[in-house]
Amino acid sequence: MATRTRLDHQTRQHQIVEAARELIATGGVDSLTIRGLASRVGVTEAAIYRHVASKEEVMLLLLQEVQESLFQAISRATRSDRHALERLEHMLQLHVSYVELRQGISFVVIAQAAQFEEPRVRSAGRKLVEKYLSLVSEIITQGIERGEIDKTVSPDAAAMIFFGMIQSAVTRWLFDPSTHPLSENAVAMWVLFRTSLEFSDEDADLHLKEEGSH
Amino acid sequence: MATRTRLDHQTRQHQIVEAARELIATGGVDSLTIRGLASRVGVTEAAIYRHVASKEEVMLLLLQEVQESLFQAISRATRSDRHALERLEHMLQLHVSYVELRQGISFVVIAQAAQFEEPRVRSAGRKLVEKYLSLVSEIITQGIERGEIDKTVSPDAAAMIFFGMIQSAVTRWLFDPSTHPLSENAVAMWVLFRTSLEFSDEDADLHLKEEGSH
DNA sequence: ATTAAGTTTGTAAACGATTACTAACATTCA
DNA sequence: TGAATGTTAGTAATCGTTTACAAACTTAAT
Repeated sequence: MATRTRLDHQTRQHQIVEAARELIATGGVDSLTIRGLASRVGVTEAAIYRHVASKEEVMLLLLQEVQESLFQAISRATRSDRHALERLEHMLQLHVSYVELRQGISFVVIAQAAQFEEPRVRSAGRKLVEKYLSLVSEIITQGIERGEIDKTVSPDAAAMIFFGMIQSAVTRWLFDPSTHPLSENAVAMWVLFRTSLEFSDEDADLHLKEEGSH
Repeated sequence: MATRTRLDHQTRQHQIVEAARELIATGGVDSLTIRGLASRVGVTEAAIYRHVASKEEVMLLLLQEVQESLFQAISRATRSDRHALERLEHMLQLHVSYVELRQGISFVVIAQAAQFEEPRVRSAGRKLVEKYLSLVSEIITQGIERGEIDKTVSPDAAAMIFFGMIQSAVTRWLFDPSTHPLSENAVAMWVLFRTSLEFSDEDADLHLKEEGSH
Protein backbone atom coordinates (compact mmCIF):
# COMPACT_ATOMS: atom_id res chain seq x y z
CA MET A 1 0.00 0.00 0.00
CA ALA A 2 2.70 2.47 0.92
CA THR A 3 3.48 2.52 -2.76
CA ARG A 4 5.30 5.54 -3.96
CA THR A 5 7.83 6.95 -1.59
CA ARG A 6 9.07 4.68 1.10
CA LEU A 7 9.58 6.40 4.41
CA ASP A 8 12.26 5.20 6.71
CA HIS A 9 11.66 4.39 10.34
CA GLN A 10 12.95 7.65 11.68
CA THR A 11 10.85 9.79 9.38
CA ARG A 12 7.69 7.95 10.27
CA GLN A 13 8.49 8.18 13.94
CA HIS A 14 8.95 11.88 13.54
CA GLN A 15 5.56 12.09 11.85
CA ILE A 16 4.03 10.33 14.81
CA VAL A 17 5.59 12.73 17.28
CA GLU A 18 4.44 15.62 15.14
CA ALA A 19 0.93 14.20 15.14
CA ALA A 20 1.09 13.81 18.90
CA ARG A 21 2.04 17.44 19.21
CA GLU A 22 -0.87 18.53 17.04
CA LEU A 23 -3.34 16.34 18.86
CA ILE A 24 -2.38 17.75 22.24
CA ALA A 25 -2.27 21.28 20.91
CA THR A 26 -5.83 21.14 19.68
CA GLY A 27 -7.51 18.94 22.25
CA GLY A 28 -5.31 18.67 25.31
CA VAL A 29 -3.45 15.65 26.59
CA ASP A 30 -6.60 13.53 26.67
CA SER A 31 -6.76 13.77 22.89
CA LEU A 32 -3.47 11.95 22.57
CA THR A 33 -4.52 8.41 21.66
CA ILE A 34 -3.03 5.72 19.47
CA ARG A 35 -6.17 5.89 17.36
CA GLY A 36 -5.81 9.61 16.97
CA LEU A 37 -2.17 9.23 16.02
CA ALA A 38 -2.98 6.57 13.45
CA SER A 39 -5.75 8.64 11.96
CA ARG A 40 -3.57 11.73 11.73
CA VAL A 41 -0.58 9.94 10.27
CA GLY A 42 -2.85 8.11 7.86
CA VAL A 43 -2.14 4.53 8.85
CA THR A 44 -3.71 1.92 11.09
CA GLU A 45 -3.16 1.74 14.79
CA ALA A 46 -1.06 -1.36 14.48
CA ALA A 47 1.26 0.44 12.12
CA ILE A 48 2.00 2.99 14.83
CA TYR A 49 3.53 0.20 16.86
CA ARG A 50 6.01 -0.50 14.06
CA HIS A 51 7.72 2.77 14.90
CA VAL A 52 6.91 3.23 18.53
CA ALA A 53 6.91 0.71 21.35
CA SER A 54 4.10 2.19 23.40
CA LYS A 55 2.12 5.30 24.11
CA GLU A 56 4.57 6.01 26.86
CA GLU A 57 7.35 6.18 24.31
CA VAL A 58 5.34 8.72 22.35
CA MET A 59 5.29 10.90 25.44
CA LEU A 60 9.03 10.44 25.88
CA LEU A 61 9.73 11.30 22.26
CA LEU A 62 7.44 14.28 22.49
CA LEU A 63 9.22 15.54 25.58
CA GLN A 64 12.49 15.10 23.77
CA GLU A 65 11.20 16.95 20.74
CA VAL A 66 9.87 19.79 22.87
CA GLN A 67 13.21 20.07 24.62
CA GLU A 68 15.16 20.15 21.38
CA SER A 69 12.89 22.59 19.59
CA LEU A 70 12.59 24.89 22.57
CA PHE A 71 16.32 25.14 23.12
CA GLN A 72 16.78 25.51 19.40
CA ALA A 73 14.31 28.38 19.43
CA ILE A 74 15.94 30.27 22.27
CA SER A 75 19.53 29.46 21.31
CA ARG A 76 19.89 32.70 19.40
CA ALA A 77 19.55 34.59 22.65
CA THR A 78 22.36 32.81 24.43
CA ARG A 79 25.31 34.34 22.60
CA SER A 80 27.57 35.31 25.41
CA ASP A 81 28.94 38.47 23.87
CA ARG A 82 25.79 40.39 24.70
CA HIS A 83 24.76 42.04 27.93
CA ALA A 84 23.11 39.55 30.29
CA LEU A 85 19.91 41.55 30.57
CA GLU A 86 19.67 41.83 26.82
CA ARG A 87 20.12 38.10 26.51
CA LEU A 88 17.40 37.41 29.01
CA GLU A 89 15.00 39.80 27.34
CA HIS A 90 15.75 38.28 23.97
CA MET A 91 15.30 34.80 25.36
CA LEU A 92 11.95 35.76 26.80
CA GLN A 93 10.79 37.05 23.44
CA LEU A 94 11.97 33.96 21.61
CA HIS A 95 10.38 31.69 24.18
CA VAL A 96 7.08 33.52 23.88
CA SER A 97 7.18 33.23 20.10
CA TYR A 98 7.89 29.54 20.47
CA VAL A 99 4.93 29.05 22.76
CA GLU A 100 2.63 30.85 20.36
CA LEU A 101 3.93 28.87 17.41
CA ARG A 102 3.53 25.56 19.23
CA GLN A 103 0.33 26.53 20.97
CA GLY A 104 1.59 26.12 24.49
CA ILE A 105 2.59 22.53 24.00
CA SER A 106 5.59 22.83 26.31
CA PHE A 107 3.50 23.97 29.24
CA VAL A 108 0.93 21.23 28.75
CA VAL A 109 3.51 18.51 28.28
CA ILE A 110 5.48 19.54 31.35
CA ALA A 111 2.37 19.72 33.50
CA GLN A 112 1.41 16.27 32.30
CA ALA A 113 4.85 14.80 32.87
CA ALA A 114 4.80 16.09 36.43
CA GLN A 115 1.74 13.96 37.11
CA PHE A 116 3.09 10.80 35.55
CA GLU A 117 3.93 7.89 37.75
CA GLU A 118 6.20 6.32 35.18
CA PRO A 119 9.74 7.29 36.18
CA ARG A 120 11.19 7.82 32.71
CA VAL A 121 8.53 10.30 31.67
CA ARG A 122 8.80 12.11 34.99
CA SER A 123 12.55 12.22 34.64
CA ALA A 124 12.38 13.58 31.11
CA GLY A 125 10.05 16.36 32.21
CA ARG A 126 12.15 17.13 35.21
CA LYS A 127 15.32 17.33 33.17
CA LEU A 128 13.69 19.64 30.67
CA VAL A 129 12.75 22.07 33.42
CA GLU A 130 16.11 21.79 35.16
CA LYS A 131 18.02 22.32 31.95
CA TYR A 132 16.03 25.42 31.22
CA LEU A 133 16.59 26.78 34.70
CA SER A 134 20.28 26.06 34.43
CA LEU A 135 20.52 27.96 31.20
CA VAL A 136 18.89 31.04 32.67
CA SER A 137 20.84 30.68 35.87
CA GLU A 138 24.12 30.57 34.00
CA ILE A 139 23.35 33.69 32.06
CA ILE A 140 22.65 35.47 35.32
CA THR A 141 25.80 34.12 36.94
CA GLN A 142 27.81 35.37 33.98
CA GLY A 143 26.04 38.70 34.24
CA ILE A 144 27.05 38.97 37.86
CA GLU A 145 30.64 38.08 37.09
CA ARG A 146 30.74 40.73 34.42
CA GLY A 147 29.15 43.29 36.69
CA GLU A 148 26.04 43.51 34.57
CA ILE A 149 23.77 42.17 37.28
CA ASP A 150 23.66 42.95 40.97
CA LYS A 151 25.81 40.43 42.78
CA THR A 152 23.31 40.02 45.60
CA VAL A 153 20.93 38.36 43.15
CA SER A 154 20.49 34.62 43.58
CA PRO A 155 20.86 33.14 40.09
CA ASP A 156 18.69 30.17 40.92
CA ALA A 157 15.88 32.24 42.36
CA ALA A 158 16.04 34.63 39.44
CA ALA A 159 15.89 31.74 36.98
CA MET A 160 12.81 30.39 38.70
CA ILE A 161 11.08 33.76 38.55
CA PHE A 162 11.98 33.96 34.87
CA PHE A 163 10.52 30.53 34.25
CA GLY A 164 7.49 31.40 36.33
CA MET A 165 6.83 34.50 34.29
CA ILE A 166 6.39 32.37 31.23
CA GLN A 167 4.24 29.83 33.04
CA SER A 168 2.03 32.58 34.34
CA ALA A 169 1.67 34.21 30.94
CA VAL A 170 0.99 30.90 29.21
CA THR A 171 -1.61 29.84 31.76
CA ARG A 172 -3.63 32.98 31.16
CA TRP A 173 -3.09 32.75 27.44
CA LEU A 174 -4.29 29.15 27.29
CA PHE A 175 -7.56 30.18 28.91
CA ASP A 176 -8.13 33.20 26.75
CA PRO A 177 -5.55 33.90 24.05
CA SER A 178 -7.27 36.98 22.66
CA THR A 179 -7.55 38.97 25.86
CA HIS A 180 -4.19 37.89 27.24
CA PRO A 181 -1.61 38.28 24.50
CA LEU A 182 1.51 36.42 25.50
CA SER A 183 4.02 38.92 24.28
CA GLU A 184 2.46 41.95 25.95
CA ASN A 185 2.15 40.29 29.32
CA ALA A 186 5.64 38.90 29.11
CA VAL A 187 7.14 42.27 28.29
CA ALA A 188 5.22 43.95 31.10
CA MET A 189 6.55 41.42 33.57
CA TRP A 190 10.06 41.71 32.25
CA VAL A 191 10.10 45.48 32.59
CA LEU A 192 9.26 45.02 36.23
CA PHE A 193 11.46 42.04 36.95
CA ARG A 194 14.60 43.43 35.38
CA THR A 195 14.68 46.13 38.05
CA SER A 196 15.41 43.33 40.51
CA LEU A 197 18.49 42.35 38.57
CA GLU A 198 19.90 45.80 37.92
CA PHE A 199 22.19 47.54 40.35
CA SER A 200 20.83 49.90 42.90
CA ASP A 201 21.59 53.43 41.77
CA GLU A 202 24.14 54.40 44.42
CA ASP A 203 26.83 51.80 43.86
CA ALA A 204 26.47 51.22 40.16
CA ASP A 205 29.89 52.56 39.19
CA LEU A 206 31.55 50.94 42.20
CA HIS A 207 30.72 47.53 40.87
CA LEU A 208 31.86 48.44 37.43
CA LYS A 209 35.31 49.08 38.91
CA GLU A 210 35.43 45.94 41.06
CA GLU A 211 34.68 43.86 38.05
CA GLY A 212 37.97 44.72 36.37
CA SER A 213 40.12 43.75 39.35
CA HIS A 214 39.05 40.13 39.97
CA MET B 1 -26.05 -1.03 53.70
CA ALA B 2 -25.22 2.52 54.74
CA THR B 3 -26.59 1.52 58.09
CA ARG B 4 -25.78 3.84 60.90
CA THR B 5 -25.68 7.48 60.08
CA ARG B 6 -27.54 8.66 57.06
CA LEU B 7 -25.60 11.27 55.13
CA ASP B 8 -27.44 13.98 53.31
CA HIS B 9 -26.89 14.83 49.69
CA GLN B 10 -24.53 17.70 50.30
CA THR B 11 -22.29 15.78 52.65
CA ARG B 12 -21.90 12.90 50.27
CA GLN B 13 -21.24 15.22 47.40
CA HIS B 14 -18.54 16.80 49.46
CA GLN B 15 -17.08 13.37 50.11
CA ILE B 16 -16.98 12.76 46.39
CA VAL B 17 -15.16 16.00 45.71
CA GLU B 18 -12.77 15.16 48.53
CA ALA B 19 -12.16 11.77 46.98
CA ALA B 20 -11.57 13.42 43.61
CA ARG B 21 -8.98 15.65 45.20
CA GLU B 22 -7.19 12.72 46.77
CA LEU B 23 -7.24 10.68 43.59
CA ILE B 24 -5.70 13.48 41.56
CA ALA B 25 -3.21 14.27 44.29
CA THR B 26 -1.84 10.75 44.33
CA GLY B 27 -2.10 9.71 40.71
CA GLY B 28 -2.63 12.78 38.55
CA VAL B 29 -5.70 13.77 36.60
CA ASP B 30 -5.83 10.45 34.77
CA SER B 31 -6.54 8.74 38.07
CA LEU B 32 -9.79 10.62 38.44
CA THR B 33 -12.40 8.04 37.40
CA ILE B 34 -15.92 7.29 38.49
CA ARG B 35 -14.73 3.87 39.56
CA GLY B 36 -11.99 5.39 41.64
CA LEU B 37 -14.39 7.82 43.24
CA ALA B 38 -16.84 5.06 44.09
CA SER B 39 -14.11 2.90 45.54
CA ARG B 40 -12.77 5.73 47.66
CA VAL B 41 -16.13 6.88 48.90
CA GLY B 42 -17.10 3.30 49.62
CA VAL B 43 -20.15 2.97 47.38
CA THR B 44 -20.91 1.66 43.91
CA GLU B 45 -20.29 3.65 40.78
CA ALA B 46 -23.99 4.09 40.18
CA ALA B 47 -24.36 5.64 43.62
CA ILE B 48 -21.95 8.38 42.62
CA TYR B 49 -24.47 9.53 40.05
CA ARG B 50 -27.06 10.06 42.79
CA HIS B 51 -25.02 13.02 43.96
CA VAL B 52 -23.27 14.14 40.83
CA ALA B 53 -24.60 14.46 37.30
CA SER B 54 -21.43 13.63 35.45
CA LYS B 55 -17.68 13.47 35.66
CA GLU B 56 -17.61 16.94 34.27
CA GLU B 57 -19.56 18.14 37.28
CA VAL B 58 -16.97 16.57 39.54
CA MET B 59 -14.35 18.68 37.83
CA LEU B 60 -16.49 21.78 38.26
CA LEU B 61 -17.12 21.06 41.92
CA LEU B 62 -13.45 20.37 42.43
CA LEU B 63 -12.49 23.64 40.82
CA GLN B 64 -15.00 25.37 43.06
CA GLU B 65 -13.65 23.62 46.11
CA VAL B 66 -10.08 24.51 45.20
CA GLN B 67 -11.06 28.12 44.73
CA GLU B 68 -12.85 28.30 48.06
CA SER B 69 -10.20 26.51 50.07
CA LEU B 70 -7.36 28.42 48.47
CA PHE B 71 -8.89 31.81 49.12
CA GLN B 72 -9.82 30.66 52.58
CA ALA B 73 -6.21 29.66 53.18
CA ILE B 74 -4.72 32.93 52.04
CA SER B 75 -7.44 35.15 53.46
CA ARG B 76 -5.50 35.75 56.66
CA ALA B 77 -2.89 37.58 54.65
CA THR B 78 -5.27 40.04 53.08
CA ARG B 79 -6.01 42.15 56.15
CA SER B 80 -5.60 45.63 54.82
CA ASP B 81 -4.09 47.16 57.93
CA ARG B 82 -0.69 45.65 57.22
CA HIS B 83 2.05 46.81 54.91
CA ALA B 84 1.46 45.66 51.36
CA LEU B 85 4.80 43.87 51.13
CA GLU B 86 4.13 42.08 54.39
CA ARG B 87 0.75 41.00 53.12
CA LEU B 88 2.24 39.66 49.92
CA GLU B 89 4.95 37.78 51.76
CA HIS B 90 2.41 36.34 54.15
CA MET B 91 0.15 35.37 51.28
CA LEU B 92 3.02 33.61 49.58
CA GLN B 93 3.76 31.61 52.70
CA LEU B 94 0.13 30.67 53.18
CA HIS B 95 -0.23 29.73 49.55
CA VAL B 96 2.85 27.55 49.73
CA SER B 97 1.55 25.83 52.84
CA TYR B 98 -1.74 25.27 51.07
CA VAL B 99 -0.02 23.69 48.09
CA GLU B 100 1.97 21.38 50.33
CA LEU B 101 -1.10 20.41 52.30
CA ARG B 102 -3.12 19.74 49.17
CA GLN B 103 -0.22 18.24 47.25
CA GLY B 104 -0.25 20.70 44.40
CA ILE B 105 -3.84 20.04 43.50
CA SER B 106 -4.49 23.62 42.46
CA PHE B 107 -1.70 23.61 39.91
CA VAL B 108 -2.79 20.32 38.41
CA VAL B 109 -6.45 21.24 38.28
CA ILE B 110 -5.78 24.59 36.66
CA ALA B 111 -3.48 23.06 34.08
CA GLN B 112 -6.15 20.49 33.31
CA ALA B 113 -8.95 23.05 33.08
CA ALA B 114 -6.91 25.05 30.60
CA GLN B 115 -6.92 22.08 28.26
CA PHE B 116 -10.61 21.34 28.54
CA GLU B 117 -12.84 21.96 25.59
CA GLU B 118 -15.95 22.11 27.72
CA PRO B 119 -16.68 25.81 28.23
CA ARG B 120 -17.90 25.66 31.82
CA VAL B 121 -14.81 23.90 33.11
CA ARG B 122 -12.58 26.26 31.14
CA SER B 123 -14.48 29.20 32.50
CA ALA B 124 -14.22 28.00 36.08
CA GLY B 125 -10.47 27.57 35.75
CA ARG B 126 -10.09 30.93 34.10
CA LYS B 127 -12.07 32.68 36.79
CA LEU B 128 -10.02 31.05 39.51
CA VAL B 129 -6.83 32.39 38.00
CA GLU B 130 -8.28 35.81 37.30
CA LYS B 131 -9.68 36.13 40.79
CA TYR B 132 -6.31 35.27 42.27
CA LEU B 133 -4.54 37.78 40.07
CA SER B 134 -7.07 40.45 40.97
CA LEU B 135 -6.51 39.85 44.64
CA VAL B 136 -2.76 40.26 44.34
CA SER B 137 -3.16 43.16 41.98
CA GLU B 138 -5.41 44.98 44.43
CA ILE B 139 -2.99 44.58 47.27
CA ILE B 140 -0.30 46.10 45.11
CA THR B 141 -2.53 48.93 43.99
CA GLN B 142 -3.32 49.69 47.61
CA GLY B 143 0.36 49.52 48.41
CA ILE B 144 1.07 52.09 45.73
CA GLU B 145 -1.67 54.38 46.98
CA ARG B 146 -0.27 54.19 50.47
CA GLY B 147 3.23 54.84 49.28
CA GLU B 148 4.42 51.39 50.30
CA ILE B 149 5.20 50.26 46.78
CA ASP B 150 6.90 52.11 43.98
CA LYS B 151 4.24 53.80 41.91
CA THR B 152 5.93 52.88 38.64
CA VAL B 153 5.09 49.24 39.30
CA SER B 154 2.35 47.76 37.12
CA PRO B 155 0.00 45.96 39.53
CA ASP B 156 -1.13 43.49 36.90
CA ALA B 157 2.38 42.58 35.83
CA ALA B 158 3.46 42.24 39.44
CA ALA B 159 0.50 39.99 40.18
CA MET B 160 1.41 37.76 37.26
CA ILE B 161 4.99 37.46 38.44
CA PHE B 162 3.72 36.63 41.90
CA PHE B 163 1.46 33.93 40.49
CA GLY B 164 4.27 32.68 38.27
CA MET B 165 6.60 32.34 41.24
CA ILE B 166 4.24 29.85 42.75
CA GLN B 167 3.74 27.99 39.50
CA SER B 168 7.45 27.75 39.03
CA ALA B 169 8.06 26.51 42.56
CA VAL B 170 5.22 24.00 42.36
CA THR B 171 6.36 22.63 39.02
CA ARG B 172 9.78 21.84 40.37
CA TRP B 173 8.31 20.54 43.60
CA LEU B 174 5.94 18.19 41.79
CA PHE B 175 8.86 16.61 39.99
CA ASP B 176 11.06 16.26 43.03
CA PRO B 177 9.59 17.39 46.34
CA SER B 178 12.60 16.48 48.46
CA THR B 179 15.24 18.40 46.54
CA HIS B 180 13.03 21.38 45.77
CA PRO B 181 11.29 22.38 48.98
CA LEU B 182 8.47 24.72 48.15
CA SER B 183 8.94 27.11 50.99
CA GLU B 184 12.65 27.66 50.49
CA ASN B 185 12.36 28.32 46.80
CA ALA B 186 9.39 30.60 47.30
CA VAL B 187 11.20 32.65 49.93
CA ALA B 188 14.30 32.92 47.76
CA MET B 189 12.23 34.23 44.88
CA TRP B 190 10.32 36.62 47.09
CA VAL B 191 13.49 38.14 48.52
CA LEU B 192 14.53 38.92 44.99
CA PHE B 193 11.19 40.01 43.64
CA ARG B 194 10.32 42.36 46.44
CA THR B 195 13.21 44.56 45.41
CA SER B 196 11.21 45.26 42.25
CA LEU B 197 8.34 46.56 44.30
CA GLU B 198 10.33 48.59 46.80
CA PHE B 199 11.36 52.13 46.16
CA SER B 200 14.73 52.86 44.67
CA ASP B 201 17.34 53.65 47.32
CA GLU B 202 17.49 57.38 46.79
CA ASP B 203 14.08 58.00 48.28
CA ALA B 204 14.01 55.00 50.57
CA ASP B 205 14.23 56.83 53.90
CA LEU B 206 11.48 59.18 52.90
CA HIS B 207 9.10 56.28 52.58
CA LEU B 208 10.50 54.40 55.54
CA LYS B 209 9.37 57.30 57.70
CA GLU B 210 5.87 57.13 56.31
CA GLU B 211 5.85 53.44 56.96
CA GLY B 212 6.89 53.74 60.60
CA SER B 213 4.24 56.30 61.37
CA HIS B 214 1.20 54.06 61.00
C1' DA C 1 19.20 -10.12 -15.19
C1' DT C 2 16.54 -13.32 -12.42
C1' DT C 3 15.48 -15.35 -8.60
C1' DA C 4 15.36 -16.36 -3.78
C1' DA C 5 15.53 -15.03 0.97
C1' DG C 6 15.05 -11.65 4.44
C1' DT C 7 13.60 -7.29 6.34
C1' DT C 8 10.47 -3.56 6.76
C1' DT C 9 6.08 -1.62 6.86
C1' DG C 10 1.68 -1.96 6.24
C1' DT C 11 -3.25 -4.22 6.96
C1' DA C 12 -7.63 -6.35 9.06
C1' DA C 13 -9.43 -8.09 13.00
C1' DA C 14 -9.49 -8.88 17.01
C1' DC C 15 -7.94 -8.83 22.31
C1' DG C 16 -9.20 -7.89 27.29
C1' DA C 17 -9.56 -3.98 30.13
C1' DT C 18 -11.54 0.24 31.23
C1' DT C 19 -14.24 4.24 30.40
C1' DA C 20 -18.58 7.11 31.61
C1' DC C 21 -23.07 6.20 32.26
C1' DT C 22 -27.98 3.99 32.87
C1' DA C 23 -32.09 1.10 33.88
C1' DA C 24 -34.42 -1.70 37.15
C1' DC C 25 -34.89 -2.88 41.59
C1' DA C 26 -34.06 -2.78 46.94
C1' DT C 27 -33.69 -0.53 51.23
C1' DT C 28 -34.08 3.13 54.48
C1' DC C 29 -35.96 7.04 56.52
C1' DA C 30 -39.22 11.00 57.22
C1' DT D 1 -46.50 6.57 51.13
C1' DG D 2 -42.81 8.69 48.96
C1' DA D 3 -38.54 10.64 48.46
C1' DA D 4 -33.69 9.66 49.00
C1' DT D 5 -29.97 6.58 48.49
C1' DG D 6 -28.23 2.51 47.72
C1' DT D 7 -27.54 -2.01 44.82
C1' DT D 8 -26.89 -5.31 40.68
C1' DA D 9 -26.19 -5.72 36.20
C1' DG D 10 -25.80 -4.05 32.43
C1' DT D 11 -24.89 -0.65 28.20
C1' DA D 12 -22.01 1.04 24.16
C1' DA D 13 -17.75 3.18 23.40
C1' DT D 14 -13.01 3.64 23.69
C1' DC D 15 -8.61 2.51 25.45
C1' DG D 16 -3.74 0.47 24.45
C1' DT D 17 -2.06 -3.47 22.44
C1' DT D 18 -1.42 -7.93 19.86
C1' DT D 19 -1.80 -11.52 16.31
C1' DA D 20 -1.71 -13.29 11.69
C1' DC D 21 -0.83 -12.17 7.35
C1' DA D 22 0.47 -9.60 2.93
C1' DA D 23 2.71 -6.44 0.10
C1' DA D 24 6.91 -3.89 -0.87
C1' DC D 25 11.59 -3.07 -0.77
C1' DT D 26 16.66 -4.79 -0.02
C1' DT D 27 20.21 -7.79 -0.49
C1' DA D 28 22.77 -11.43 -2.37
C1' DA D 29 23.54 -15.64 -5.00
C1' DT D 30 23.00 -17.61 -9.38
